[in-house]
Amino acid sequence: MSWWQFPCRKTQLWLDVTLSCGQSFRWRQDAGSGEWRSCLPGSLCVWRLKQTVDAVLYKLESPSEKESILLEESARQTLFDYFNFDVDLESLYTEWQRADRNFAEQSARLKGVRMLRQDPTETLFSFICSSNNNIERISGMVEKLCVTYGEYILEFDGRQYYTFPVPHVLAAEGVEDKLRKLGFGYRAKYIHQTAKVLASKPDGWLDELRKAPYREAHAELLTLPGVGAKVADCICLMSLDKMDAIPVDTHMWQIAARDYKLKVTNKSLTTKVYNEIGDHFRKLFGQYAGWAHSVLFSADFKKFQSIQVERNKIESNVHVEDSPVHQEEVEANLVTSKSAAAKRKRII
DNA sequence: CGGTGACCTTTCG
DNA sequence: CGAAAGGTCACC
Repeated sequence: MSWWQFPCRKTQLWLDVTLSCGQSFRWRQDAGSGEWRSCLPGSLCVWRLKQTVDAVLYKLESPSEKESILLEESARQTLFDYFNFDVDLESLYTEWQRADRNFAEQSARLKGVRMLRQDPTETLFSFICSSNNNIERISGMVEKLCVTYGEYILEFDGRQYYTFPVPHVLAAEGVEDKLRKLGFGYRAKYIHQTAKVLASKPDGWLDELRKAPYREAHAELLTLPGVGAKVADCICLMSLDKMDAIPVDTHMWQIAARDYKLKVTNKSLTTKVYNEIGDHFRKLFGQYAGWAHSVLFSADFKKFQSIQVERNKIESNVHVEDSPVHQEEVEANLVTSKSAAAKRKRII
């Protein structure tokens, strides 16, 4: 079977960035082909994605011939939902660039950062794992959750794929101890306890929060063990359609201070400052402020420095090492910033 | 409310 | 060997 495809510019969706910027922790890129592979909720198969200059190509792998009857149109709809393709990202970028000079600078080198519309349960447990943690380890933990408690789907290209576990399974006796042994640390308890809370709620309780107003959904999420303001905002933004939810983590905290000169506390991120930072970006970017936040967050990320440089080289045909003129200016701006920011400024 | 320290584990400087 | 990694919670 050949690949299906739909037309898509990288300014609407840049797969490499969107699937690896810390929204979802389950996509893996094949080193050889460059294609992305994962499972999506609701379909017991492996999704394969890759991108050309003007299209996204997709293909499904199913356990048996019989079950591979997920038709092209159905698959297409699943992808359109997952990638929020009803939202015109190019228009939003234009809007945000006009509203904010800093965004204009950052986004010029990092287009196509699109918010995914993920499964709420998967997003909830994934981001409980995210506290005080790094993306690589989070990805490993999410993988362990699936392998240990998910449903086996199939093996493809030497890798075994599993569904994300349902809360009922994670609520079972002994899960906390097991997860601790698997290296989840203190998050083991949060996962187990939150699973028990979910299991006690009416079916579909979490998914229903998609219909609730942002503040209400956020408040409900805060009742779950291991879910604070930041994790709740991640769940709101990435799975509950709250496009103006702004997760304020250490990165956004630094960005707010460094690039937006917000008066933030030095030591700890208090509730007051947390809300002020979010409100600042909401006022600046409007209805889809959470999406804009994701661009700034990704642009600040070290792992995307090289990808940006490559892109810059190709598009402007200019070398990046030749700007000693700006060096002093860069140093002067470095009062609070780190080397990552210095590198970033150097290629402007 | 604001501030503080503990919490698991791994990696990085 | 301490700090940081997409924080949260309990307690003062």
